[in-house]
Amino acid sequence: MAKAGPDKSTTKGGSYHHGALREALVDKALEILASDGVDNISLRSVAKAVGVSHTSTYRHFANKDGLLTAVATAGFLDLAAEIEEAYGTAATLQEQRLETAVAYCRFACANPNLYKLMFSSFLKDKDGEEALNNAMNETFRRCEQLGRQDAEARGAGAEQQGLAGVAAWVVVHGAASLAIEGILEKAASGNVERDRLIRRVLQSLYEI
Amino acid sequence: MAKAGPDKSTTKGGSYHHGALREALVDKALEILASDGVDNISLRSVAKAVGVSHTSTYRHFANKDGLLTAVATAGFLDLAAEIEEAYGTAATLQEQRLETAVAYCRFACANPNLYKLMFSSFLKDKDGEEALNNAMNETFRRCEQLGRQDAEARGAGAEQQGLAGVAAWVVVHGAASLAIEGILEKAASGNVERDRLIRRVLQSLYEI
DNA sequence: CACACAATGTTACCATTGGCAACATTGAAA
DNA sequence: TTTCAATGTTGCCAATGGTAACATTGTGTG
Repeated sequence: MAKAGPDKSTTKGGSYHHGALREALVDKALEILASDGVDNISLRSVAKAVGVSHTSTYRHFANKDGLLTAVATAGFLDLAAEIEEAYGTAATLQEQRLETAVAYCRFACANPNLYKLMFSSFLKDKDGEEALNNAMNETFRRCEQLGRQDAEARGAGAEQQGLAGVAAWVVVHGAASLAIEGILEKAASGNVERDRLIRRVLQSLYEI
Repeated sequence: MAKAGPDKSTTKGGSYHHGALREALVDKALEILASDGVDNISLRSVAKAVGVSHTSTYRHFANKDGLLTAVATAGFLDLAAEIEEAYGTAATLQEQRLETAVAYCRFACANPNLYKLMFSSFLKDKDGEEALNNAMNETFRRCEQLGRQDAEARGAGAEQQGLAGVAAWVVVHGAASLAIEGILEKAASGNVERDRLIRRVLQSLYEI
């Protein structure tokens, strides 16, 4: 994820300057987040895993929240990409709505700790972090648009379309959150795989 | 909230034994959580506010998570009570569905930090904490039931009813989460008060 | 009533963590 | 070549969660 820089850490054995430390920190933080959970992420653990002193992080992030915000931003960009891919492979509006929502939930289930971090970072620096806001908008724009279009196709007015756009957020976030917690399985009767279960719940919401 | 014990702290000036420390700690934690946010809750700050050494908390909770779990449990019980009240004052099934959902969102908006803590405690000791599980079930039972009943009224089969029950969770949690973050307002056109906005979004979800 | 004891609370004490300040190293511009 | 801004390091500090040993108190039992 987000591997773009030259990664000079491999060019020379003990080079004092890392070269792409910021990205390396974000990547390692993503790893640690996925494996050890959000409670076990510390500036020191991330820095140590990268092989750098923990205070070097302050050359790239204002504080720990800054690092976590960058991690969340990377997550939103990844999620947005997966949504767009699902959108691209669907044909009809109904399919697009369902498949983007499924992709959203699939991402959340595949990266539960990251997803929770992403959503918990929502309001922290709400108006302060430009990159985070952009990534968020990028992520939800498609969901909202599909919700609006669906309302429009049903002949709803402008206000109803706006509400339907928000409702699309509501559905995907709610479904993803419950899916992560394993509540869908708990509520299901038989042994249904999660992916299929998510589809059914979403369909039940979209078709009624 | 949860004020039931004798509160012996007022009976004698400097009594060594508090008498109802556990409840006092939970209550103070609720206060601090509401005013200072979840990041500013520490065992020490809570204990200090109660006027007790921070290690005394370990006589009543296994660790910090134990205290937070108790706080979350208290939150779920409060929420369940408000849902039941809303349920009691509604007449038709549709009204019950809407009003319980509105009550749910109103609680989340009135106690945003608590609500986030409640939901973040979901999976921590999922199978370990009996009280938390009971409070959770108490909270969501009504929502799920109303979702099922609505599906039944529409002539859906047993499986569809189960999915509709889960879908009810999805909707209320999603709506509450976005309402807390102020996303509903952001997506709305005019200057609509939040309570009214939540109603409309929920109606748009329930009626389509 | 005396006394043992379990329950509850307190005082050291420790490792970890986020963060600051001062210093070290390096690449690049002048 | 020299200078300097960028980047990374060590030393340090306060706050925090947690453990261990000790202090206090209510309570049941002889």
